[in-house]
Amino acid sequence: MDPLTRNYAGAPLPDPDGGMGRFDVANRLFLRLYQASNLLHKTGTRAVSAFGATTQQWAVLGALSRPAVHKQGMTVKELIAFLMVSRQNLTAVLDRLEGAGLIERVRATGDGRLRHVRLTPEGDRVWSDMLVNIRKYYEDALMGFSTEECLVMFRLLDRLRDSLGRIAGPEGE
Amino acid sequence: MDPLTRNYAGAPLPDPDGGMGRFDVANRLFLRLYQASNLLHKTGTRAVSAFGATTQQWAVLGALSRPAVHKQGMTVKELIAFLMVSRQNLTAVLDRLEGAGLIERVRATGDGRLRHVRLTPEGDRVWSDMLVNIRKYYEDALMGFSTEECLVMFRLLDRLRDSLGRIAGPEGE
DNA sequence: ACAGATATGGCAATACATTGATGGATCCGC
DNA sequence: GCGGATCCATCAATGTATTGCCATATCTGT
Repeated sequence: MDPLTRNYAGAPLPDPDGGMGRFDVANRLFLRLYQASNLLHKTGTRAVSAFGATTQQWAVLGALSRPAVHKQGMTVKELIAFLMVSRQNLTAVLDRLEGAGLIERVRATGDGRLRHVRLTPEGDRVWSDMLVNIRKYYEDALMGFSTEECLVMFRLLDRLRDSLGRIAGPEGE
Repeated sequence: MDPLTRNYAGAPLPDPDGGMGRFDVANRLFLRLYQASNLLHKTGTRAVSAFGATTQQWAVLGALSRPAVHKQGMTVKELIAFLMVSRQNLTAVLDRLEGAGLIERVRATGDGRLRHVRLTPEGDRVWSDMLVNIRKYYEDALMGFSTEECLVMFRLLDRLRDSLGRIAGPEGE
């Protein structure tokens, strides 16, 4: 263990046996989350940079490519709930994707307020190509992890996301 | 399981038994990482907003507050390696912290190129106050998690960070 | 002394991400 | 129909984050 990472908070260890206290564990956990997140965006954006895309745009395209929503598309509200970003931010990302011709915003027939966001044929094509890079990226990033370990990590992050979402407020608020 | 999250990639499941393939696990894992990271910044910044701080500034102050480096401070290079952010970005964060009077940049005596970044007395005081909010934040965020589970999550994220760091390149590159 | 490496800072461009406030279009209950 | 709620967009401000390039000061090896 790197001595620089010991006793991060400067607080005395509450455990006299030398083990890490809950605060220290939390501290390191959130630091790792911060680091991993930054690296995810950095390396992920590189992986799809050949398409002029970013990890966020990749997330949007991935959400829209799912067979359950591919035909109808998703409303902006649904995308916000799925990706958990602010409306103002998502609008900007959608503008860029629309400008690149990868998605289109279609007025819903039933409810005039809703806009269904969906992939264009061009978006379908680009997403298929991107998928090759993405699969390769997942392979590289998760090399050394068993599928079972990935599943454990997913479940833990899923719960953490729920917990943080509870703090953030039930809705976009 | 939300039907919207099934078959995220639109690829046929390689496992005929109905289990998730490795790609689908990876896909959900990275989506959760993305969501959790966004929520971390949103809720974390709220937690320390009373001090006009953000999660990134909190990370810098936390790094500098560790007893092992508290007196000497850390060089910019060390901070970059510790937080894993770009130099240009860190400079901007340090500028804001310096402007707020929480840190100072001191020329190293031995090597004139190095600048030791360290907390000012004011920075010490503010960090102590922030620590109250941060402890409360960790409690809320990790409610429902045992310390053992936090440790498992930390270890997995630690490995993932290493793996992503390997992709990003050995240094800031 | 001189060349190269290192450490930092500066400038610019682009994209994400939040908050806050405003406005317009549509739907629903009464 | 009318008022309130919902959905979407816009403008603005601030902060984070990347990349790329250039400048400056300092240290090190020859």
